[in-house]
Order: sequence, then C-alpha cells, then structure tokens
Amino acid sequence: MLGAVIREYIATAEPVASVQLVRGYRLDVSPATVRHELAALEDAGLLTHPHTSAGRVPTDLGYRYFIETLMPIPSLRADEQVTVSHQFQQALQDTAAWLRVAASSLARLTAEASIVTPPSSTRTTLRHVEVVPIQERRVLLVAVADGGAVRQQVLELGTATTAEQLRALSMRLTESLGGATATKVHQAAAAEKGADADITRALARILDEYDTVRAREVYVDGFQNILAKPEFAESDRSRAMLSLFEDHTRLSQILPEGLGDGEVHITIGHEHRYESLRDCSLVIGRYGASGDVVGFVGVVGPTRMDYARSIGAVRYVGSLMSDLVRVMEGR
Amino acid sequence: MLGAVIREYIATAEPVASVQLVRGYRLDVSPATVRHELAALEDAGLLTHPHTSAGRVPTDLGYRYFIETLMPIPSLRADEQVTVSHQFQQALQDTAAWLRVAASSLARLTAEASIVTPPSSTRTTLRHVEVVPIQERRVLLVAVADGGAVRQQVLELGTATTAEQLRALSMRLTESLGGATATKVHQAAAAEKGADADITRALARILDEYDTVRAREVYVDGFQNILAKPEFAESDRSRAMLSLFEDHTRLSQILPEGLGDGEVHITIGHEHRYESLRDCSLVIGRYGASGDVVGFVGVVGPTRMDYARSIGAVRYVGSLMSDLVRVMEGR
DNA sequence: TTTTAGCACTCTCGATAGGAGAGTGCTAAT
DNA sequence: ATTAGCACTCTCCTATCGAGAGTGCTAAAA
Repeated sequence: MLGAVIREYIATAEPVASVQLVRGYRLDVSPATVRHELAALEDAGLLTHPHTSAGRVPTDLGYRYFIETLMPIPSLRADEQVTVSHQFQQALQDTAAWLRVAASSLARLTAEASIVTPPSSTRTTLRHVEVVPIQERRVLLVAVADGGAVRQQVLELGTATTAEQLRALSMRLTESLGGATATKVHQAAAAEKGADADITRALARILDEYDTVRAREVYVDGFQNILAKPEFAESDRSRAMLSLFEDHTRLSQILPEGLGDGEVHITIGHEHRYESLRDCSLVIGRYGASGDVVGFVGVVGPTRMDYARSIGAVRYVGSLMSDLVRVMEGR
Repeated sequence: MLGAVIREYIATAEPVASVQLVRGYRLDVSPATVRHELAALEDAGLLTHPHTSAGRVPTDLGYRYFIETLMPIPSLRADEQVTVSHQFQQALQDTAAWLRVAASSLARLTAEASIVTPPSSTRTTLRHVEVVPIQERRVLLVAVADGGAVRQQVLELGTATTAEQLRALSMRLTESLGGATATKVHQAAAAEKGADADITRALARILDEYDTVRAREVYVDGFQNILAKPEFAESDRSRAMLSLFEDHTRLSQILPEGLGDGEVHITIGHEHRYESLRDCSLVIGRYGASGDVVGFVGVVGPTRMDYARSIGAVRYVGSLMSDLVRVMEGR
C-alpha cells in the first residue's frame, strides 16, 4: 500500500487519493477500506496530508522505509547500458571528458541533476614529471599523477636554464620521484637547492592538492531537469539549490564519508544539513579502484524522485568509472 | 532624458513615471513637460508602455541608442582591479583555474551570469610531447600545445614498448614536431609506421580538436544572479536560459564572429537568434595574444542590465586574460 | 472483526466583483 | 513652450462565492 502511494506520487507529484489507488491498482476493496489503511500508515508517520481534504503524500520517513524494505532495484535496461558505455568509450581519448560524460549520462538517464567529482587519492603518487621551456626563465611544469591525471603550472625560475638542462632535470625528477607520495616529495624538495628546489616544491604542492581538495571542481549537469519539476516552480527554491551547486566548496561537503566501493548512499529531505536541500534527495555512489582512489557520482532531485532508477543509474555509471580508473592506474 | 529613464529602469526594474524623473533628477520642469518629452521618445521607438497607465520602459532600440551615443564607460575602480588581478595571480599556478577565476570574477563584478571560453587557436602548434608508460601496451600521451594548454589521452599500442623506447620516442617527437601545426603533424603521421604512427595520428587529432572545437567546454558562473532578478521569477524563462547554458554546443554559437582584440560586442533582446534570449543581453569581449589565439569572456543578463559596468568588467578581465595568454605563449 | 455505504465537513481553487492607487493623455490657460 | 487640472485606463489587492475533491466518522452489512 505504501509502495502504491509512493509510486503514484512519484509519477504525478499530486497528493494521491483513495479512489485513485483503487482504480489504478485494481484493488478489490472499496475506497473506504483503503482510507483506513492509509490512516494507519499516517499514524505510523509514513504519510501525511497537506490539508484535511487532500490525498496522501509520503513523508521522508515513508520514503526511507520504502527504499530500505520494499523497493526492488532493477538494473538499467541492456540497451541503456550499451548507450552509456558507448559514450564512455568515445570519451576515453580525453581524460577530462569522462567526467562530463558521466554527469550528462546520469542526468539523462534519471531526468534529475547529477554530480560527479574527479577521482582523487588519499595518497597520490607521482608518475612522470616534465619541465617544458617557455621563455628564458619561465617554464611549464607538467606533473602526471598515478591514475593518469595531469596538472600543469607555470613557474618563474631564479636562473636562466637551457632546454638541455630542463630535459635532464625532467628525467632526473621522474627517475627519483616516480612513485613518491606528497610527503616524500616534500622531503626531496628540502634536500634540493636553487631552481631545482623551486620546481620540486611546486611538485609537492600539486600533490598536496590532489590529496586534499578532492572537490575543487565538481561536474554538474541536468540542472534544468530540476527546474522543470513542479515542486521547483517557485524560483526561490531553485535559486537556493543553484547557489549551492555553484559553490563547489559547499557542494563537496554533502558528499558522504566512509562509503564503500559500489555502495550507494541516500539522504532524504530534512536529513540534510543544508536548509536548501530540505525537499531534495541525494543518491550518491562511490567509485574508485583500490581503497585509495576515490570519486563520487550522484543524483540530486526532489524527495519525490524515482529512487530505484537513480540507484540503478548511479551504480552502473559508478562501475564504469571504476573500470576506467583501473585502466588509468595501469591494472 | 532617455538616459535618465534607462538608468532609473536599470536600478528598479519598474516602469518609470514622469514624477519619479522630476524628483530623482531635480529637473526644473513639471511632470507634464517630462511626459511630453517621453511621448516624443516613444514615437521615436526608444521607449514603450506596458499599458496605458504605467510608466515608461526602454525598448531594445532605446538601449542600443543609449549605449552607442550617450553612455560613458567608466573603467573598474582601482580597488576592484586590484582584487581581480590578485585572484588571477593566485590562479597562475593551475592553468585550468584561470577560466574559473575569470568566470567567477565577472559574475561577481557585474552581478550577472558570465561566460568564458578557453583560449583556442586557429593554428595551434605543438610545443612538447611526452609518452608515459602505464602498462605494457598502454601509454598516456601528453601533448603540450603552444600557449601552455595540456591535453592527455590513453592509447593502446599494437606492440609492447619499454620505458626507454618511450623516452626516446618522446624526445624524437618533441624535436621533430615542435612548432608544427595540425596539418604538418598529419603529414608526419602518414610517414611513420607501426606504434609511432598511432601516436602521431593521435597527436594530430588532438591538435585538430584545438583548432575546431573551440567551445566544447565553456565556463559559466553566476547563474544564480540571473535567477534572483525579478524578470526571471517565472521559472519557464530561467529554465529556457539554463538549458541554453547547459548545452555548450548551442552556447558556443552565440559567440560573435570577427571580433577584434579588446573590442566588445553587445547584442540586445530580440537581436538574438535564440528565442530564449529574447529578453537578455550579451556583452562579449575577445581576448587573445596574436590574431591566432582567441577566447571569449562575456556577461549575460536581462536587457535591463548595467551595460557600462558590464563593458568595463569584460574589458578589464579580457585584458588580464590576454596578458596571461601572452605569458603562456612565451612572450 | 472487517468491510462498506453514506454523509457531513473541510479545504483548495477559480471566477467574479469592487475599490484604491498609480500614471498617463488631453485640453485649455499661462 | 510649459503647466495645471482632470478624466480615463489599467493593475493589483481583497473579499466573496460556489464548485469540486477528498477525507473522517458513523452505522450497517458481511
């Protein structure tokens, strides 16, 4: 019965009446009987009334109960899986494109907004260093991290350096610091002198960033899906949400801690700490290779969202992301 | 007089009445006189009436006339310049961060939404190539373009290759293809054989991308500013705009062709081809180093926007971006 | 004990009407 | 050319009303 109400409400966004249930689900009882049951569910705190003469609406608690005990979670249809994984194949070229693809796939599959964070590692190691000359005293430092992420930075050197020297330096640094973590690179920097020390310090800082600021950049897509829902017709609400989405630091704080690989974490309505998410739900999954490399993929929508579908989509996209990360890590 | 109406309307978003003008601008004439003048401006097509007993509202034509003949364009205040350029300094570390900084600065300065495209060149040349081993047959190809942009890509090789060989290959490619354009790299690819040919082809494709898809990724910020404006209270309008903003291919089509360096291009309301921009204006500037390297910075807002301020902000941010590009190009 | 029919009751929503307020356009006088 | 005066128009707010939807309760039936 609870399931019927929730399904109906998810579909219509309107409070659901007893007659609707009898008709829609071909129940062999009268509306009055259904009303009795509904009243019982309301006493249990799983449903409410917007007002006396309106149909029933699920409470946050109702959703949670439904999700945890009653809801079957179908995987994505085979053809949907093919479409998505095909898009991922195409994005394999450009590393940065994955995340965009992931976000847009999720948004399209669920018709909600999506969030994707880049993979970050708690102990990133260096794979390759390259110092490319720009001007006499200006170089571009390119650092390739384990996992294939590349970051670049412009540096001013204290002394002029030739292309030859830079090439030698690149080789030396790659040799000595390949596989090193941030702390090791910091140590190495302390031991160096002159321009080399500058460069090594910059490297260490880059690694630090990988380790800490996991969510400096968050990919968001499908926000228009949210705006289209009737519950966000008033612009105040949607603005509050949008401002949350544009503030990536704040956004990164809603990501769950201590989530296992492949697990999916769901938060509903007032379970959020942010007021602006009061009538939203998050379905967030973790992806990654080992325990070290971690990123998040998720879906944001009104509490009235199709949780089964979202979970299915998040799981599938998450598994694809994990595969990709594993490939990049060289396993 | 037109200027007064526009200034007043920009500030309040309400139709402006004759008495308001007399009071607000300490005119030494009666409201009736002002009404005469306003009626004349209306006949000229520069103002309208929402309805009989409402104040005046500028037409698109009115804005255009004002912008082109009457409006003084102040530069940003010195302290604002300092703040922004300071933020740019900080972002110098991470190349990708510029664009985010540019977008967020513009959004904050103008209280409108902002658009920034990455610099792209019509004839990008290669500066440095690095092939980094991942697995026996899998490598990460890192290409540094002239201008400091870095792009990476995972490649499967037909034959197993040692780290030594890859290093030699990297050096050879950097040596032979440094300064080469896409067409040259294509030619070089045709001449190569085996795995080297694969890699060179991939390089050529990367360069092609730089040349063509200038706006695959567009940085947008401050959309919430737009949602906050009274004219976007109805969610339909804002949704139409948001959907345009999320569709980067469509978005890139509103960028003006043939704009000179430092010039600013303004389109107002119905001058746009997209219906959803009917009551918006764009202020778009171009930045770049030589004639080759080009990117766009711009502001999007309601037709009732502070054009003077937007132009000032776009010019300043554009000039900073140009400086940065020049630095990256090694000049 | 469970189910059901019947009915009163409550609340929303849309339509309608009226009145206040704002601002214009016009006319005639300065 | 400017202005005072005034009629006129349109929006916006509020109040009222009735229809419609859906419930909760009660008492009867299974």
